Amino acid sequence: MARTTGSDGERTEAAIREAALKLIARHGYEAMSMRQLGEEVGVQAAALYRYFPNKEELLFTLLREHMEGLIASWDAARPAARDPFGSLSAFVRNHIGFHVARRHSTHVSNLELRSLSPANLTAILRMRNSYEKELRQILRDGAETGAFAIDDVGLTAMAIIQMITGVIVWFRPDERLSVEEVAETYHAMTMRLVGAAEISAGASPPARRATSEN
Amino acid sequence: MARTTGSDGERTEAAIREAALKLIARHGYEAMSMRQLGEEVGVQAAALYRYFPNKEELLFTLLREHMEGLIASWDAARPAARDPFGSLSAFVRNHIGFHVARRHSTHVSNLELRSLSPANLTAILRMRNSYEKELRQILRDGAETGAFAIDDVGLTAMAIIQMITGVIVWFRPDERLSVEEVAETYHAMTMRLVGAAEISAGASPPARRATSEN
DNA sequence: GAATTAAATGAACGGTCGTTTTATTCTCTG
DNA sequence: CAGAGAATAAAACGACCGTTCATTTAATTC
Repeated sequence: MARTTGSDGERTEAAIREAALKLIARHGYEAMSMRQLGEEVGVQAAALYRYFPNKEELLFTLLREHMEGLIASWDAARPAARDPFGSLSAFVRNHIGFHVARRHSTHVSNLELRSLSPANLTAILRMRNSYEKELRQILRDGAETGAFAIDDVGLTAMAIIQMITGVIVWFRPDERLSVEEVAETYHAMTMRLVGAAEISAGASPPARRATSEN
Repeated sequence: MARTTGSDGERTEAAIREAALKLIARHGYEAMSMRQLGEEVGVQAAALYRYFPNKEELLFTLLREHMEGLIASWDAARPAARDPFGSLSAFVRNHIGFHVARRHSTHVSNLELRSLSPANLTAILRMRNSYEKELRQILRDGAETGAFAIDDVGLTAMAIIQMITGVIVWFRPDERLSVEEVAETYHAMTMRLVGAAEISAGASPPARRATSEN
């Protein structure tokens, strides 16, 4: 046999990306073989090389598109006004929403950077840094205007990123909480973490469930 | 040749563990070959099988000992008094100190669980859960006594764990900040995150430092 | 409907993998 | 100082790896 009936390059390429994300997220990049990937797609391993020159370039494409999507998502969600509270609020919600919606590529992005060649790694880290810079700028604005009380902008940014990215480690969409509820709780935690002034216009107040005063 | 002069089983076994942690942390479990590990130790690959029955059992041993060490470390650091503030404080500092001191095994523990067989994975997750349960209990105590203001104990515990474990992703001991300074800042962030009452005995105040550059 | 292009096959390549087997050398015990 | 057993080397095992190649078939074009 050779070309199969109904075969379509675009559809196959999309299927390869999706299957690769799933397999790499589950078993890891090194543990996924090209034969295994081919089987998941429903194609011989050799056919994969019509779409990607080699295995690492496939990984790089997946990582690059994840980062491009993340940056584009933030560009769309970023508020027009330069308000630290509103900006941080939007950042946290967008970050959690994006990553929960793309669990597979998020896992790959978090775990498989070490499998990239130095050149490709640099390219990804550059994108990641430009994204994280957005958060640092928000925090710096908030610290300067007095909206936030922050010890160290760099450390706080890393802490927030780790915290809100960590959602995907345990979150399952079909369980106790919806994405919105989780995002809401994480939003409240973030605001307390940065020492945000309690009352701020346009932001939903943290829903205190346990005992509290203030 | 065969047995080399000065060879010693115990020393070789320790060298294998250390080398394996280093190589797995850097390249990943799947990417590390037994020949590569042997070379790092200064031994033929076949000699490794005197100490570990196979590759996965080696990984499992490393993970198990990491978790045992973490739990033992917390047992030693846990305050006698049932004080939420003091307990949380000790938990954060111990967690960061332990993980920074063992970067390699921490990386392995965070990234390589997926390479374990189901039975071994269950054993590790059981240990991890019992450790995290300690934090949840502290948070629950604090919420009940009014020391903390917490929306959701489970979510807050995960957020804190992710945040303080994330230190090892970026922390380098020879740079700007010492472990103690980092732990201090993370401690302050954690306390704000859980809505700890502002004034509490025995807690050092957060050291305000100028905001860092991008 | 023939020619061309796109898509995929199946076999094969040289290597490397984890692991086993066998043989040898060294250290330790009595 | 002889013997036992621990520690290692060296070679080999079959399986699988990423990748290439010539070929075949399906879809498209003229």
